[in-house]
Amino acid sequence: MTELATRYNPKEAEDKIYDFWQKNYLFSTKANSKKKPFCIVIPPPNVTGILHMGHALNNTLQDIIIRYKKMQGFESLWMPGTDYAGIATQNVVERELAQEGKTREDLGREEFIKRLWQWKDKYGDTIIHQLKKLGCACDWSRLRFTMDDDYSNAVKEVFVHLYKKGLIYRGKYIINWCPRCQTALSDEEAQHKDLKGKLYYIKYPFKDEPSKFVVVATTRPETMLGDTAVAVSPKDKRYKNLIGKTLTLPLMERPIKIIADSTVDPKFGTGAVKVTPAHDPNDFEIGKRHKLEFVNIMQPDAKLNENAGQFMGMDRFEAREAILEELEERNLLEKTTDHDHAVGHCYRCHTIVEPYLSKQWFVKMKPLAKPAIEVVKKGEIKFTPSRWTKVYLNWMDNIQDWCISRQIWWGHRLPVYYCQKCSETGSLNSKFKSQNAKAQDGIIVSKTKPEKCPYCGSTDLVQDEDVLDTWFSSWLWPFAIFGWPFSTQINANQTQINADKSATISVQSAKICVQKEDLNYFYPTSVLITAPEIIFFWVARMIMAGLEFMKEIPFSDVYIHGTVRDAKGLKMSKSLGNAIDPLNIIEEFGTDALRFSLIINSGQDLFLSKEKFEVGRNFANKIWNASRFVLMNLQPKADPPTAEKKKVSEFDLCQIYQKEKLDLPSRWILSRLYTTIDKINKAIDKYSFNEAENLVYEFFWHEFCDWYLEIVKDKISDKNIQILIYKVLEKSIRMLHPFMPFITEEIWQKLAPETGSIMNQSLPHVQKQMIDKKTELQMQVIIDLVSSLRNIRAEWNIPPLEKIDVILKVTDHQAIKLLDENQAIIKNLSRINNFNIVEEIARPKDSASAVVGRVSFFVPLTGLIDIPKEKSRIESQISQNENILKSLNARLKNKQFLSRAPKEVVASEKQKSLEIADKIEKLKKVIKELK
RNA sequence: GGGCGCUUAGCUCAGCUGGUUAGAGCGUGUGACUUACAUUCACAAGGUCAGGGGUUCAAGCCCUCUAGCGCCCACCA
Repeated sequence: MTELATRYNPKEAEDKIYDFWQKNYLFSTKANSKKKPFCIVIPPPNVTGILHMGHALNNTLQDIIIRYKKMQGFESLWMPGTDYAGIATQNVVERELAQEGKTREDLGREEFIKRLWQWKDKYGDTIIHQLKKLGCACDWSRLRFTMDDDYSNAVKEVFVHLYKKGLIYRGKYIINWCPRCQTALSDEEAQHKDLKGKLYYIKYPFKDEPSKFVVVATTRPETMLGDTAVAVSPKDKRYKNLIGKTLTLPLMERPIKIIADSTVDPKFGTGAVKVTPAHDPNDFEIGKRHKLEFVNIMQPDAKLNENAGQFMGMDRFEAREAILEELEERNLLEKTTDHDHAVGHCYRCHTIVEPYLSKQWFVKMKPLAKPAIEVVKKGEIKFTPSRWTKVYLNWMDNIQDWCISRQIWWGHRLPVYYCQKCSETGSLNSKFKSQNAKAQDGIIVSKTKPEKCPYCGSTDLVQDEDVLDTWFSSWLWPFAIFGWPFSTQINANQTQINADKSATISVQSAKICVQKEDLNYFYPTSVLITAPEIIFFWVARMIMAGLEFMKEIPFSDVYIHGTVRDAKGLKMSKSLGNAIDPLNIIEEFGTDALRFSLIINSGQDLFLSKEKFEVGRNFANKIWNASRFVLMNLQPKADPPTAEKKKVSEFDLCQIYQKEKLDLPSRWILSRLYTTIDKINKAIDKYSFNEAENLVYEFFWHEFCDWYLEIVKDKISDKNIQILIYKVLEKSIRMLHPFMPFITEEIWQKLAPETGSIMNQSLPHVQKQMIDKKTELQMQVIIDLVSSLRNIRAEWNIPPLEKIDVILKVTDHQAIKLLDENQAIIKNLSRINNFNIVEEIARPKDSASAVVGRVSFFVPLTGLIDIPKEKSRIESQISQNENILKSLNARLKNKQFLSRAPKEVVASEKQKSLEIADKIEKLKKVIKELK
């Protein structure tokens, strides 16, 4: 067994192990009536994605649960996939084109889409390879893409369904427009950031009396070119008499009226607001109420259009400066003040978004939100940590309609067709119109292109140019991945099938059967694990879609993990340049080290620096070396195994525990092992992963390695000891597997190669009969005594190799027995020569003393003891203990405490008080004898 | 403007229904080739749990106020 290197080398092991898992189909799952299902759907990374720390955290958490549940006997499916990520991917490919000096318009829609697919085929699974590096136990045979044919079918189905239900409509509204991406965005896709801006006070002269004017305050002076009114509060006395008067809009010289609207806040600015109905959502509403003109002054690229007069052709910010200059020149700019305000930015390219009036498609959200609120309120879906429940409910209660159309090319095209003839003539089947209030002239919503217009019979039909918001496909993820709605295309074509087709169709039908079975078996899924910023984009919408289309929640648990930040607390991101690349950490420290370190730092937001990954690396190395030690000692060289001799792995631990008289440390390590396993299970079940890792770390390193292995070193040839170290190691490795999959598999192959992969093993089962608190207390006495002896060595500079004597003074018979039985262990661990237990003795001259529990002990150190130092050492212990005793006794004298505190608490306080008093007495005796 | 989180050792954080003497890792100091592991081992130092007030027999934990830091949401131009 000495072929094991002294250090664990993750680089050699990891890829080999991952291949081994894949070749043995260890990630594959199927609907299995004999097992209970457990399912997680991956938050599909963008095809443009490159593994960052956020992914590493998110996917490690999922992998831990997936592996844990598999080892618990569940049919544990982790459903993988990627997202086509409309805007993000289109941007990447457009940048690539720009390098060639081309635009997407140069290519044309069809060529451009072709180019995108090529890009996707080439780079789209980068992230998948990286997830494999991370060890993810996804069932890769089920890999999905949100633009697969089946998936597209689901998207169309959903659009048509919602349209028919009256929940999708088209309309002209103010939406968030990204001038760089040149598309509409949803409210969620416009991220608000506080910017230091200015508030400009501009004079609007009266038409009849140009020397007088009303001053309006605005942060966006360029929009004034589109003003069609000035609004004041009807309650504002300052302006009461001016309502209805006409002003001249400066620069445009357009007459505009002063109107009264209750939404105006008299306390802000001057109390008079310029109204730009085409460029501000608030003003849009005012404009509708007062039937104002909607003047659009911008092109889609945010350059001013022909409605902007002399400023036409200027960029919006350029125009702002020019307008301010012009106003200043004309003495119409009263003043400028500093003003912080939130400005929306495109979540894909960070350009400032423009509120823009345009015709878009929307989903009416309130009816969908209602049941989704209910299921969370009823606890059918639980958030962990629970505080996210409030965040979710608050957003859902105030949900706004969802703008779903995007003016880009990469995505699911709207299944909407316009009849050119109907929209021309406006003629429409009146019967249909009355049936569907949302029906608009010439609009046909259909999964496939209709041959002719159902209203007028025209064949002049064109499909809507827009594509859908990426999240309009993502929200179907938990069921669309299983093939829902199981396309009925086959039936439609049934009449014309020939022999060839029937063969393909039977294959297809078989596929559909399996998919249906899978959906039935795995849906609703078990838990969704994601980041907080995704709650609105995705989690909330999946809940709504699940309830609407499956009539069932998509998952019962949502675990929200923290955000990964750098050591200074800034969010890690490529653009900030503060990111630690997980692949570099894997390269340098190993995947298990990355995973372990990430999780032990999780719980809240993670503040990471490179050094933090050393914990995991060191722990992996510890596991490696402990295993190495156990393996090296399993078969003593002098006693080679023979055919009839059982291997250690074949013994039954329960039997040994019952039949053989195991020594205290062995009973102790078993009790600790099962106590720890029990606690780890409970921690994982409540998603306290950092706690679980702390438990396994503490047990394995400090209890198993530091104490148990050290204790058994000198009796390693004992068969029972060999069985025990093997069994404890083997169980620890199984318990560790979900957290550190690679190293545990590597070790497993050396511990029990005949059993196959560790992935097929069960978790260690908690043996309650071996958990024994009394044993743990007894062992604690031994541990404390050894620690105390080591302390004396350190205090008096006794070289570690030098053997010392110890005299233990103890009257309690059980304690005498305990110390006597375990004296070999104590002697060995503390390098003791003579070990004497006596019932009565005065402090020997020139000795160091200490008290542990009820035991006083002395270490004779001729010529080394400095009496004043020893005295002050013991006195400080006395005073420490006296402080404790004081507060204990104060409590015990308090009648309120005695009468109101629970009996057990009072009893244990009394017990403690006695013990401390006894200890003080013993220490005082030592002091007395020191003189 | 609303909502949420954080403040515990030099640093990063545990401390889950209130019950002894508040823990860990890193860092620091001292000592050690004692070795399965120096990515190691042993020992030690280091904290009036952000501050005030309250509830309780008992508060790091519950309530309340204050301060600092951070995050999210919101159409005050």
